[in-house]
Amino acid sequence: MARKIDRTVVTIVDVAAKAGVSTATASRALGGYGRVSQATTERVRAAAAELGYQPNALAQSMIRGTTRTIGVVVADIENPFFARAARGIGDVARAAGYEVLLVNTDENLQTEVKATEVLAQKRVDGIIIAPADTREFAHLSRARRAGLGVVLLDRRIPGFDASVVRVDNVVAGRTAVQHLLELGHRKIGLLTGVPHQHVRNDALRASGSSSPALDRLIGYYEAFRDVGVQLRAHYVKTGGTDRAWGASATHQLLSLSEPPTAMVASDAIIALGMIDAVRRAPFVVVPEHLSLISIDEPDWAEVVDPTLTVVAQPDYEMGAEAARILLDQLSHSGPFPIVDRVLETVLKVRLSTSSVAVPSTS
Amino acid sequence: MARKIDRTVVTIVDVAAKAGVSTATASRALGGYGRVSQATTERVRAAAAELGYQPNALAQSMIRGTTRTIGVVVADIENPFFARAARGIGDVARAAGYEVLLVNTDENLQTEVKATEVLAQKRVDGIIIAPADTREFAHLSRARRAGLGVVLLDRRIPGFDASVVRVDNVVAGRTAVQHLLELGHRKIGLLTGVPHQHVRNDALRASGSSSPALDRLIGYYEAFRDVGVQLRAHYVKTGGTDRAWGASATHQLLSLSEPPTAMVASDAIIALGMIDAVRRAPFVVVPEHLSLISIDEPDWAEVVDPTLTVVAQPDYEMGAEAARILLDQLSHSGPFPIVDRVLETVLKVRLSTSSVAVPSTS
DNA sequence: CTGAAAGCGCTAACAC
DNA sequence: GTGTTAGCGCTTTCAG
Repeated sequence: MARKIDRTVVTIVDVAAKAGVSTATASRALGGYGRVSQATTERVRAAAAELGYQPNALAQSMIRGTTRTIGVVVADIENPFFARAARGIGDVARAAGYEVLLVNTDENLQTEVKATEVLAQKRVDGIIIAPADTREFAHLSRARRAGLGVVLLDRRIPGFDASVVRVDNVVAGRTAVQHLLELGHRKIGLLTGVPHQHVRNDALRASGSSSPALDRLIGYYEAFRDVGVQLRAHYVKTGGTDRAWGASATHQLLSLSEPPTAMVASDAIIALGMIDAVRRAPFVVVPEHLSLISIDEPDWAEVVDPTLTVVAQPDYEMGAEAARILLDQLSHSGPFPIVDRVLETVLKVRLSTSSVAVPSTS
Repeated sequence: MARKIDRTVVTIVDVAAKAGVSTATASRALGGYGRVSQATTERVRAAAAELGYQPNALAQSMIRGTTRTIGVVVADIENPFFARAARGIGDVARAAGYEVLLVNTDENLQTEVKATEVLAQKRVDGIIIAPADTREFAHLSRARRAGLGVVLLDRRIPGFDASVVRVDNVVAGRTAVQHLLELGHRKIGLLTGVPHQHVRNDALRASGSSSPALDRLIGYYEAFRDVGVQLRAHYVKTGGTDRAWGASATHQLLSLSEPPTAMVASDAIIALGMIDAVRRAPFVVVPEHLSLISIDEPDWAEVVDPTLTVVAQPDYEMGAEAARILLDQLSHSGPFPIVDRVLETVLKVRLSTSSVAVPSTS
């Protein structure tokens, strides 16, 4: 009964031999297609089970021309937005019998290009990507030319026609600032996680470029314009994307001779840095002295003190929807309509925002 | 100059034809091995570039017998621990030229078994897995028999010899409780995210089973035993793993006629629920009335009020180390020594824990 | 230095 | 019903 363990991989040839049939019949029996007698089918299945046969998906894919795998390219899996979106993608994909190949790019274009290439070489059926730089998309065009489905997550790319799932970040930004303006704030600090190279001081929209952070920034401007108030440039901080940057930018704003009475963080990571800095600032009480609001809702929004007002986006659903669109596209072989799915953001007012204090004449 | 876009995938045959050589030569030129003349090499490379040739990694893998891909199986990518560990794995893997196939299992054994099978079929070279149930490992044995490298993350499996990267969770649990005991606490509520089926009321250790949550629970008991104090069973809550459960368990403890003066959450997710519930409880002030401590350090530990005392584990490094061990193992073809890498946890005392208050005789 | 040919594991015509 | 055979795209002996 004790048999030597053979570390050799068992192939369909072994199964066929053991069942006393040809590989073709074995394949049919295992795959449940074509006509195979009941008896043979059982014999083959038994042999496969006994040998612990695992079909080689690579070989199958070569023939079928599909890997039933989708590639997901995100900037940072530690960012709750991407983690939740990835989860949404994974759930939908797995339910449809697809696997997910996930790559982290650290917001680095080089890595992203490389990752896209590798995914194409691994012959994933399609990719869902939150592109790092919306002006560089040759790699995506190449991927699509190679026959891959491409769905954009969170960020559009002007000039690249692909389906996209996103929120209206202009609206998100405007919503955040409007809320503060309605509370009477005028000195509003804006922390925007847009990398330096993206920033154009004027004619933001005209630049043709676009990114969530940039769009949010545009939204901020619009909200000010709507009420006829001039946004003061020195209250706008751009150029970084991580927690430390959020903290230092916040610190700088608080050190101004006339510090802002409210601040907006353009994403949850920056919000973390912002709160870090505020906590460390002596005498600054939220929301009495300073109102805080974040775009995107981290899971800790309700455990900080005071609870954090946010403009929430449907992270999980965005991923899930992107996956649905991609899978849909893959199931129809021909050309497929491009969709621009814009999901809704929602302002959740909590305790970190309140009316601007009556200036005390201390 | 305008040429019709052919959506046909370009193969090495096309490249060879265009360069006027055989596929063998083309392959050598592209692969940079064997002897090929300078001129030919350049001609082939040019042809490849012009055609936008992307080698089919599936075909390559079939021959080479390696996919340069590792599979990662985690319970929940939204859990910061796994997100950071996955990031560590990804960084190390990518640096070594490997890709990462990530699967989420929702702590569900069925999904995990299925995922392992799929990864094996896709012929990943190895897998890193945080197993959901440490008593079920037939699927892992099968994977290994199929020639895959297997490295366990965070959880050992008694009876399954594989390398593992973990922390000593008994120590982690003991550290947390010791800290509270030293502060004078005796009524300590323990929230432990161990699924019901794992819980054995007595002889925890003797059960042979093991999981981070269970080990932490053992650590709690040991800390009590060390100081000769009896742990009161009704202060121990087990059975759930999510935020809502953490909140309701906390609520129950706080509703006792003699509520605990301190509480330990066995992971960051449960800690979130715990803080939720504490915030909602009227008259409970942290740390004056109630000290809080969490095992594992979420990124929001320093933005909650008061800042959260934790027993931190090196999440990212655990993933990175697991990847290193696996890659090491893969590079040596033969049998490889099993390693049990235990990384250190560290107590970070913040403001959520303090000495037990002198009981007021109100 | 280059080409012809075999074959990785599997499936899908096409026969019988 | 079942077997034979070709071939997916690539690499790699083996000849020349």
